[in-house]
Amino acid sequence: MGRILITSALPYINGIKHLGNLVGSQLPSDVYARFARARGHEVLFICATDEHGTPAELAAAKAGEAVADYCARMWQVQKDIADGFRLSFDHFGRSSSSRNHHLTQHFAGRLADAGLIEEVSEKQVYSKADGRFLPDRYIEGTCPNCGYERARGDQCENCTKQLDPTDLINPRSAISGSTDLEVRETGHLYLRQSQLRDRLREWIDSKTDWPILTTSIAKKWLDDGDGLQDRGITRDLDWGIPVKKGDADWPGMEGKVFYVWFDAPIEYIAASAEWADATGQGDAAWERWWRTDKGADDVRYVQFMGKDNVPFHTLSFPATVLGSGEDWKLVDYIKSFNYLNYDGGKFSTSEGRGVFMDQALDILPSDYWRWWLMANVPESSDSNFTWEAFQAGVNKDLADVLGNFVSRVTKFARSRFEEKVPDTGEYGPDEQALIEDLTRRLKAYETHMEAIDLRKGAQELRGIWAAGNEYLQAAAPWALFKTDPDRAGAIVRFSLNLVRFYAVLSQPFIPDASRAMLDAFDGEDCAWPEDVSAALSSLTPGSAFTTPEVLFAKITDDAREEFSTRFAGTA
RNA sequence: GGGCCUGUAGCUCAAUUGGUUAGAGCAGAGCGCUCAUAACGCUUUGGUUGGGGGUUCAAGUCCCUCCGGGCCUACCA
Repeated sequence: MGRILITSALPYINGIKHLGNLVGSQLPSDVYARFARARGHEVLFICATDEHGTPAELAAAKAGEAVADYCARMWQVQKDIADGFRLSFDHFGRSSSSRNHHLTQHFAGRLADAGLIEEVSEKQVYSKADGRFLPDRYIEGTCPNCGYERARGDQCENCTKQLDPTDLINPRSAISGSTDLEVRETGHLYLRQSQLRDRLREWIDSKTDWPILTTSIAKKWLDDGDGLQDRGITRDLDWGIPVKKGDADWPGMEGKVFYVWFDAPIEYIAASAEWADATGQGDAAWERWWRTDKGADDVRYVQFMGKDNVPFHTLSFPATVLGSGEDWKLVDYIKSFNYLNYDGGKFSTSEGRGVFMDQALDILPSDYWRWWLMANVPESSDSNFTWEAFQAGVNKDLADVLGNFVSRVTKFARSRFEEKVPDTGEYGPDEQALIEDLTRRLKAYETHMEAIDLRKGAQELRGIWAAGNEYLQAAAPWALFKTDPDRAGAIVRFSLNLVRFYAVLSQPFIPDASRAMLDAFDGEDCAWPEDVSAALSSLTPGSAFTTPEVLFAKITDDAREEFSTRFAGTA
C-alpha cells in the first residue's frame, strides 16, 4: 500500500460556490480520496479557501464587513457546506493562515537568493476615489477599436481585441465608476519563470500519462510567442501576505502583498502544516508528505482542478518549487476537468442562474448530487446539467437499480425469514457464476478508479448494482420458497451479502447511503473486498439485520418542474 | 488574430491509441415476473461516426479543407 497526497483546487472565498465549481475539483478529489483510503492507502487530503485578491476585498466591502471578518465568516460557511457534501478533507485550511504567511515569505526569500526575483518599476492606474490601484479588468471605458462602451482594460469583450488600460477612451473605475484616475509608478517583484523554462519543459515532457488537456495548456504557455513570460507576484493591496524576504523586510516593498496566485498553491503545503498543528503533531508529520529529503520520496501527489487552473499548477507553482532549490515534492499527476454548464448556458452568480451548493443541499441529499455529478463529470469535454437528465439519472440509478434492490431483498428476507440472515441451503452454480462476473467487474472498477476515470468508474459500479437484479430475477427465491425453502434461504443469504458488498464498493460515491446499508448489518466490517467469494459469505448466517428505510426517494415531476423554475435565474 | 479541445443512435457517453459486423445506459417498442420504491428481468427498433477530399491492405481513429460548439490567451481568480 502506498501513500497518496491529494489536493483539491482552492475555492475562492467570495461567496458560495455553484455546482460547476464543486464538480471540477472538490468532489472528484473526494471520491478519489475515499477510494484510495478504502483500498488501504495512507492518504492526506487537503483543501482550503483562497482568500486574497481584489475580489475578496470588494466582496467584503459589499457585505459591509472588514475583509478579515468577511473571510473568516465565509470560511465557516464553505466549511459547513463541504461537510454537508461529505467532502472528507483531512484539513480544510485558509490561505490567510500564519503558516501560509511564513511559507510564502520563505519561498520568496529562497527565490530571491537564487536570483529568480526581479524588481520592476511599472506604471499602473490608480483610482483616488477607490483608494486603490485597479487591475486592468477593473477599468472600463470605450474601446478604441470598435467603440464598445464597456470594454475592459485587458480586453474588449465586444471585438475581443487585447487592450492596455491606457488605450481606453474615457476610462473609469469598474468598482465605483469614478473617472478620477491617474497613472502612478509602482514597484513590483517578478518571478523569473523564463529562467526555468528548460527545466519546466523537461519536467512536463516526462509526464506522458497526463491528460492531454493538462499538457497542451502547459506547452502552449511554454512556447507561445517569446516563450514563458516572467510573472508579477506582488500587488498593491491591503489584504494579503506582506511582501517579505523570509523573515526580513524587503526594502521598497513596504505596504505591498504577494499576488494571490503566488500564495494560493503554497497553501497546499501550508494547509498540511495547519493539519499537523490542528492534530497536535510536529512538523515531521507534514514534512514526510512534502519534503523528499524527509520521507516524501514514496508519496504519489495528485492534484484536482478545473482547466482554468492548469497554467498555474503546471508552470507558476512548479517554478516556485523548483526555484527554491529545496527538496519539495512536485505533483505527480494533474487531473483537470472541463466545465459543467447549466441547462445549455453558464452558471451565473450575478444572475442567480443555476444551483449553488447550499441550495443543492437544501432540496436534496448530498448523495444525489454526488452520484449524478460524478456519473456525468466533464472529463472529456464540457457537460451539461439539466433537471430532466438529473431526475432521470438519479431515479433510475439510485432509486430503481440500487435502492430498489436493497428494498426487495431486505423486505423479502423480513417477511419470509424473520429479519435474519438465512442459514439454510448452500451456494450453487448461479452464485458461483455471479461471483466470477463480479470478480471481473470489480477489477474493472478498480482499474478505472485508480486511473481516476471517474465516469467509467461510476458506470462500472452501476453495472455491479444491476448484476444483483439480474441474479435475483433469475434465481426467483419468491417462487422457490414454496417448493424448496432451504434453497430460497441460500439465495436470500447471498443477496443480503450483495447489499453489504455494494455498500462497501459504493462508499466513494454515495457515502451516506453506504453507511445506511452497512448499518442494516451492524456494519463494522467495511473492508475493501480482496476476494469476492469471501466477501459474499461474510454475513453470519442466523444473525439479525434491520430492514433499512427507502434509501433514495424519487424526484417527482412536480418537484423537478419547481426546481427548474426556481433556479432559472433572472436573465 | 493565435493556440488548444470537441462533433459518434432521439439524449448522455464508449470504442483496447490504425485492425473483424462502431458498443453501453437512458428514452421508445414487445414479452416475462410479482420479492420490491409501478420497481426488476429478457428481447428489440435505432448510426453514410458534422460535410467533402486524401493516405493505407485497413480510417470513428492519421493528413488537408469547410461547417458547428467550447476553452485559454499571462493584472479576475
